[in-house]
Amino acid sequence: MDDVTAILDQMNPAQREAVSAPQGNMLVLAGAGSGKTRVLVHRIAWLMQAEGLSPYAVLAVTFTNKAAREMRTRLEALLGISLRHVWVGTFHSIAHRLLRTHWQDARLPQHFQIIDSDDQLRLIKRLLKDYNIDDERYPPRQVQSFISGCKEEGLRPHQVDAHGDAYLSQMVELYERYQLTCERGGLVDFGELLLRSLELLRDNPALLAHYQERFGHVLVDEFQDTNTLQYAWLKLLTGMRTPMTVVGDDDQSIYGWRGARIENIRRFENEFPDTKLVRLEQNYRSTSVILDAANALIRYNADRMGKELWTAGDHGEQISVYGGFNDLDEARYIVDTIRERVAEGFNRREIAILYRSNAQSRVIEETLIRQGVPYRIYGGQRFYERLEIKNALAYLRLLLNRDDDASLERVINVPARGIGTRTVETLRNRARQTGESLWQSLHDATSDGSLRGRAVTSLKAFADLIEQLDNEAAGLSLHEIIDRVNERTGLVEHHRNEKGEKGQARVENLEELVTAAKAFTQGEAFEGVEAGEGMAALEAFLAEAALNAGDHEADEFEDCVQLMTLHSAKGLEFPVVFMAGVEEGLFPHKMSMEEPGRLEEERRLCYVGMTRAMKKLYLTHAELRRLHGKETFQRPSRFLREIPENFMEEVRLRGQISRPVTTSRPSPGLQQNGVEGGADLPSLSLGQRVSHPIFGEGVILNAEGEGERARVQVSFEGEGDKWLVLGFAKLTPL
DNA sequence: TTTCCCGGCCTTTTT
DNA sequence: GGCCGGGAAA
Repeated sequence: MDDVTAILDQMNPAQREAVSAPQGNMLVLAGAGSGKTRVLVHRIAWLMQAEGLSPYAVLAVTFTNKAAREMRTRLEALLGISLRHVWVGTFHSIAHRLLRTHWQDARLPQHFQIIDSDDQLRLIKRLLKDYNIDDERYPPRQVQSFISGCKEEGLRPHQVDAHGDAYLSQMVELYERYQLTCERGGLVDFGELLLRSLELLRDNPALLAHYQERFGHVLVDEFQDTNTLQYAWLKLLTGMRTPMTVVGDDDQSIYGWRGARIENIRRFENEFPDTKLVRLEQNYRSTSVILDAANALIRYNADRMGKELWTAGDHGEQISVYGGFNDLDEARYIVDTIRERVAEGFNRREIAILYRSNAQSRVIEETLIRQGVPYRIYGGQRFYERLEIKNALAYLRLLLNRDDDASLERVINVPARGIGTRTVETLRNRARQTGESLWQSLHDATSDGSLRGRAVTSLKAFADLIEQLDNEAAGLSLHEIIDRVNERTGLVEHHRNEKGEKGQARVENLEELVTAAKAFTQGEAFEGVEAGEGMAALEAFLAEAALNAGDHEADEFEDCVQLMTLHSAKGLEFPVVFMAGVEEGLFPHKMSMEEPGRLEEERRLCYVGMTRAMKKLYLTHAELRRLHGKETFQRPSRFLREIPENFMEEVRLRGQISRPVTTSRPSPGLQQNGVEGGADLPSLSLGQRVSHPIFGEGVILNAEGEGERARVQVSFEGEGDKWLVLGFAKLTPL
């Protein structure tokens, strides 16, 4: 039993209390950087070693695959044994597992497919067309979020009360039709995975009893991010008798807009019997300046569970605040400072630039490129979400299931093979009348003469292609199937003929898909699936692609500055953090400023951003910003006022750049065209690239004055910033 | 049927 | 500034 105490080694009293608490419900309020994952992992180890809990009896639930993977890896490292059979996974992967195992009880076809939100949206768009519904009044995205919202609340169409409201009734009807389409195609969306698995347990008492019996302890990470459905699912699965350890932080709840219920954390404490509350407040990440500033900011939120981060470490540097006169200047300050810090010895990968919205990254990227600073953008488009990949996957799905209308429609004319919208429309109408799938109506329509000419030939060729591929697939391994699909469908050829480098990249992605498939069958890519040969592996591979779409951390090891949104920064840490665009309307975002609840979420987002920083935090804003192609005057964010001044220092403009007249008065000339140079002078605008005979190429940062005497400030590569008089300097716009 | 151009739109994102 | 969708032209 001596290794039992080893589990508690090097832990602070609160951590130790959480890890070694006797079995029972426990809520761990874990502040940022308080060693949350460590506590969770050690808790599981403790339960197994000190309480004698069988590895089979553990269920650990996370939100992302990454978190699940990390938990498993760390647990294996701690215990020194393989834990492949332990149930550690995301809500969705666990729900998926239940549905695959009990597909009959769940009233699903054996080979049901998972669709992502993109597929879902396409399906909805088609539905609206099919039923001739005005997509101005019912925008597809709104319909989608209505349907997802219902599922997240655990509601089926008949359970939604429209109060006789025409708009809502229509929505409910769309939900119902959408659901029918999914059922017919054997399609399950993300919300459906959870809702269906909840219903599976709810409607099969024996099954429920089995799992309630099986799991001896359930652990949940990021509990503040659970939605109503996930909460209900946990409640059902544990019967509120199986003890739970849930870990969360109400101050880091930033996903309310996608259904997360911050109040679940309070509800848990009240509803689940004898819940023990443990607070982890000691922070191992940041300096006390950063923590005190973050604590002060978050105090402006009402109704918190209450928590104050502290550190035994250093006071640290003040938070630097820089107000640029425009977004270019802000970017330049950030990049200049990064270069200084790198020269001092920081690695680039230790530095992160965080922003509220993706659009902000462009200007920063351009500046980084100009100054030759390598960077990497986090997030962005995922591999399995790329157009060419989704097309290939759609063909693969058709191999498994011809009745998958969404996939069929996606690729029936990709690459173009003469099956236009009119032809597809005919098929759709027919399918709607007969209640059959598109695949079936394709066959009917080509044989009974209701379509003629070229359409029939093309449709037959398409059907033959699919059948042939299916036949050939029988003897092939997974990656061979995919390779053949890429070639035989003409997808590779199609992209090879595309002009520009885009096509080349797409061809490479298709090849990468083959490589990924090879890796998938070779390694045990994920638990519970015996990756067999060919078609059997294909099904597993497709599920993996849908559930684990985000796995693309390729050049992680290159030394790059890290760029990402504040949302994607959650859970990460960096020695040096820049938060850019700390301005009213941008952060807090104007869409979230009206409602107090949403404003508080913005504040939590700011809190999350600040607490990413270990040693040094920079907050920057700009007075004038180009947003959606328009110049806007911006005011510093209220969050800057909410952080006590004594933690911050204002950065002085270096080099005494005089503040240009043009930024302090709204000049229509500047806003539309920049500097009007007069008849024979070039017309220039802020941010424009220009070339100078001596200084070379640069970018216009600033401008003042008019006509011949107008001056512009240009940032030249290698030469620094210079003020030039337009009448003399020979500037050529690029 | 396909391609190209124009106008309107614009927060955050995982599964 | 860039993306998407719709409509018109080829």
